[in-house]
Amino acid sequence: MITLSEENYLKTIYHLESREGNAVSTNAIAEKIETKASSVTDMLKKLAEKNLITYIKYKGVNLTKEGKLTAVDIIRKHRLWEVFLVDKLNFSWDEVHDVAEQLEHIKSQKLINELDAFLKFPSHDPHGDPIPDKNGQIQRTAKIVLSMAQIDKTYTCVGVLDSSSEFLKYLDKHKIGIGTEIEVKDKEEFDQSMTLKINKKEMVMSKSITNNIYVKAHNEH
Amino acid sequence: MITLSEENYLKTIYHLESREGNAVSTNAIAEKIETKASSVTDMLKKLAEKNLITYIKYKGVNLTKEGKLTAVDIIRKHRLWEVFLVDKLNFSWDEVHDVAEQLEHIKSQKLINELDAFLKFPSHDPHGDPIPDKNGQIQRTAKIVLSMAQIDKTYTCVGVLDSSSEFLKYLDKHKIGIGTEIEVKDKEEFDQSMTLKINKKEMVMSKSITNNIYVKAHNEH
DNA sequence: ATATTTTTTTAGTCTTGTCTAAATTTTATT
DNA sequence: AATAAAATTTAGACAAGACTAAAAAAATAT
Repeated sequence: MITLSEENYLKTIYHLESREGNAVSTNAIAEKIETKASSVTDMLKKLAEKNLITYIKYKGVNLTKEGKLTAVDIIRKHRLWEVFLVDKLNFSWDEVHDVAEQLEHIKSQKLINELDAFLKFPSHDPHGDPIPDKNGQIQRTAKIVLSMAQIDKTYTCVGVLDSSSEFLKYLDKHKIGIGTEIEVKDKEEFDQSMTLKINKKEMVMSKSITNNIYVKAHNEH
Repeated sequence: MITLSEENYLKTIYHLESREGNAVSTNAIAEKIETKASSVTDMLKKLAEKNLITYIKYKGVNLTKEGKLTAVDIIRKHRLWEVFLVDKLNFSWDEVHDVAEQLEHIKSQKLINELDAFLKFPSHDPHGDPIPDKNGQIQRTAKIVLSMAQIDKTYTCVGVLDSSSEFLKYLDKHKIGIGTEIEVKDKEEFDQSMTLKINKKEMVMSKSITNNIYVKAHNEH
């Protein structure tokens, strides 16, 4: 049996590992989980004992195959619950995290697979992150700058390049944030400005703006 | 902050209190929660400290107003989740309990109120038990024997009077259990036998059978 | 009314997950 | 290469929630 704390550690290690590439440090984990390094060390010993991570003293950790599977399963649950909250219960994308953080620990295979079906097997959560499938496969979609997007495809905003307050104010004014869907309607050859459908309204953006917004393509299912 | 264990104790005390009427004994709680009496005593001290119960050594416990509200809120969550699992995720009424037991501890007012709305404010869970409203009000519907039921109303089976294995076998054969919906189509004046619609099929039951099945009327909302 | 049984509480221990303070190893600096 | 700084681990302690064994109170039986 795997405890709630253990699940949180595995999830955190997974995220750090995929960001950093190499072994994850004790301090990095401590910071994410908001705990002390000594507590992390204790937990790492436990996880290593259970063969969920490979842990070399002073050298950091990596997930084993089993640990990775467990972590991905938690992430799958988290993201499916986020879709449920936004699509069915009128949560906005910035309200879902804390609740999904609790729901992701509910143990029931049937529950999560039925939820998946009920939501029509969504490929991405409200923030644009991909949802692992039943077997832990993740459909990785590289993020691109909006200016590179193709006409008639739909994207999800996943971040910004320019984070000056002027730019953020612009985004705010047009109600664009992480998770906002952007449909590319047209692209002007002359100045590369784009006609986009955002929040059910059409608008035009110049290249200086589309160059500063990261998006992920929607994967058709 | 109220812990998961504390919530389970409150819920258990609530159920025992409403069944027994008077103060709830340490042993009764221990049996329900499947723990030792000494562990219960420890917890009772904690709950009394938090003003959730009134506890007199050797004399048993009762919930305070605050404790009752907390317990009812947990029961509300439990029953709403049960409805969700059965109505939306294809769970059968006997599969829901363990999962609902986990889901009832998720903390988010918005979550549970939105879920309530999403499910169209159900008045009863799949077992026929009433769902407390947002303010903790419970619509108590007295159970009656099926033989007393009215024509053209729908009921939910909530229990049996005769629990001999012959009788249970009869119920099993016709797929009748706790939670099964029973619609009264007709009642014969002569022998009091009833024509019922159960599991989408019509059938006739003699008074010796309808006299031994407890049902609750469905409340119109 | 007293003795016996049952129920409940107390005392002390254990596990999980956390902490602080001190010790050790690694990394960075001169 | 030696030393200072940073990162990590160890040692010892604590709170929550559980347990066992023993003591105390209440209920029951004689």
